[in-house]
Amino acid sequence: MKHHLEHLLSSALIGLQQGGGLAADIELPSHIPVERTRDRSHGEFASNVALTLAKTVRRKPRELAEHIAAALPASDKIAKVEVAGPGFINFYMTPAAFQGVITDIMAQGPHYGRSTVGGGRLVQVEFVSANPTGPLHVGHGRGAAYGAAVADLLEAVGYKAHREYYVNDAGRQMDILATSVWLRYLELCDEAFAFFPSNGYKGEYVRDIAADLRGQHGNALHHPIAQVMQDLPPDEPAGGDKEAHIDALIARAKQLLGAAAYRQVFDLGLNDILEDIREDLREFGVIYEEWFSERSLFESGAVDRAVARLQASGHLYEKDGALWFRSTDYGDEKDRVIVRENGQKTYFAADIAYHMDKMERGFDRVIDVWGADHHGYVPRVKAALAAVGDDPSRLDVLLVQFATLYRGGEKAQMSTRSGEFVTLRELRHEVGDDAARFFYVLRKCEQHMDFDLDLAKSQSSDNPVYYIQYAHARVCSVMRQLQEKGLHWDEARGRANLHLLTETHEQALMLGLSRYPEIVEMAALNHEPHQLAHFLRDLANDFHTYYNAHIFIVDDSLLRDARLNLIIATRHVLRNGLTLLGVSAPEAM
RNA sequence: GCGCCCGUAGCUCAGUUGGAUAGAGUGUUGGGUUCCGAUCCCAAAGGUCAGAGGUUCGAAUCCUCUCGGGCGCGCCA
Repeated sequence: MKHHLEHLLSSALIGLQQGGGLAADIELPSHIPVERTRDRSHGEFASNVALTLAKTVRRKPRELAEHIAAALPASDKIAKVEVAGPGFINFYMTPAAFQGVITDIMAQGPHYGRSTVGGGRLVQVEFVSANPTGPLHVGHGRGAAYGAAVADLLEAVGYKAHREYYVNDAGRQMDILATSVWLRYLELCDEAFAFFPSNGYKGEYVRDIAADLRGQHGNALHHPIAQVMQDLPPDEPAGGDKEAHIDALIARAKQLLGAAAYRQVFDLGLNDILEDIREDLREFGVIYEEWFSERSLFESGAVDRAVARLQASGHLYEKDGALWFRSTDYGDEKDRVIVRENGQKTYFAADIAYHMDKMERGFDRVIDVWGADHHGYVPRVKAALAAVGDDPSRLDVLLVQFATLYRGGEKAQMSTRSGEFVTLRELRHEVGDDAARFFYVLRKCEQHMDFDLDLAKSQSSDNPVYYIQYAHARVCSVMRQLQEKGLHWDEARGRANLHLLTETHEQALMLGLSRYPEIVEMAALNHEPHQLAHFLRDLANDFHTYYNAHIFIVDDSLLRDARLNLIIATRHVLRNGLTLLGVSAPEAM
């Protein structure tokens, strides 16, 4: 309907130009803006072309608007055109124009709202990508729900989405995990140590992995604790440096176990945790096309090639024994180390290789969903792409702020330092997957959000998820009651009598339904699933108020069938929208 | 100290990319309703869009500064 009006306006302008009513030499805007009105007293749609064009053609906006309105081709969808305010052109649509929406929805069903504006272009969406050093926590949950919704939305508007999880299976943090696992394993072998490394991973899950390790290897990996700790630099509680202590401990583990056995410990920890994360996300309805290994970038030589490309571009230099990338050439705050003094490549080096690989894989667009705490990292990644001649504007980095959990009006978040953070799994079990998915995307991503656990759990209309799902279930319930009364719904007869839907509530509901494709497109292109979430709540509200104002199962079979068409169409849209957000649409609650 | 994000009704948040009288939910107050399924409907009150300048026909939206909050500023990942 919106596109219809844009088309009419466009031909009106061309007509004016050809008829001499408008200077022929001015350039018409390529896209004529038509907007939904905020207020029904302004009609259903409005355009401000006259205002935006007034300056270039040096005419009064209102006068220009009158001319354009007069030049509009006739349309059976328009009841009235009005020039109002400073020069808006307001469109009042005929009831028939909105009734047609119902027919469209019934014909398209699950496809209603989908479009092809993406043109089949390839978009990669990388999200979560948490280090496999422990279970996902509630912060990762928001990235998961958000990234999944963005990818699904993009697919709905015709992109081909490639969902990817970057697995940081190389690097120091993983060594710390492997060493932590081994130490817990030694405990299971009846070794006792004075205190666990302050920089080690202390979560309970590390003991589980250690038990797994012992189950597979028995005592084969056992070494006396005295030997492990011999001559190590002291840990922080003992007055030393915790970083130096843990690094020495890692080196000792590698030395005592040997490369092969160490790798076994390392991989067991990695695989156990990764399997847990996979399972967690799958239960959350988040699935990936690809799990991309950081380690594979080293093994395939991709990191070396990335360094070589930067080298060839002339943006690397040596200082203090390390190899630096002059990222300041591309707007970064400071230059960054690529290869450390000890010869090890930094995480950044691997990430450059990873992003070069993304570009080489031929994605039209690349989206990274990161926690907001990584925002300082954006300029250096873009700098690296620019340095080797890739186009950094192909990469969008979407930053997701953390969520603060509230329970009983109090913050429910525990410190991450102690390892006693709230896991995503705990959250899912507490409030349910549907509520978690929905609440996470209810706010725009760069907004800090308060996650009210009590509200998410409540089975009342105060809870937006419940409210929306209930609207869906309520339609199903009406259909069940129809059957109980021995009646049946004749869709064709309903379609033929849509003109009977003249009530204010019915008009409002149809207006809402007609907005859905626009909402999906906007939410997708702007990466804003919250737009869809809010729309669904409004639509559910329109439906519930309709339900409360009118009986659907009336004696007049023509009106009854028309109304049933309307509510079934509503059910389609509710289901389609909820599905895009990863929320179920139950038939009964 | 520097950089990024944020600041909208008592609370939680929208605001269609610069448009018309700034909205929704919740909470408060008053009235009505209890009928397919957990109620729902109507009304009122509630705002210096953090503050101050600027850009223009027009600013919550764009620019500058100030205040307040979050995050970041490793040869960690």
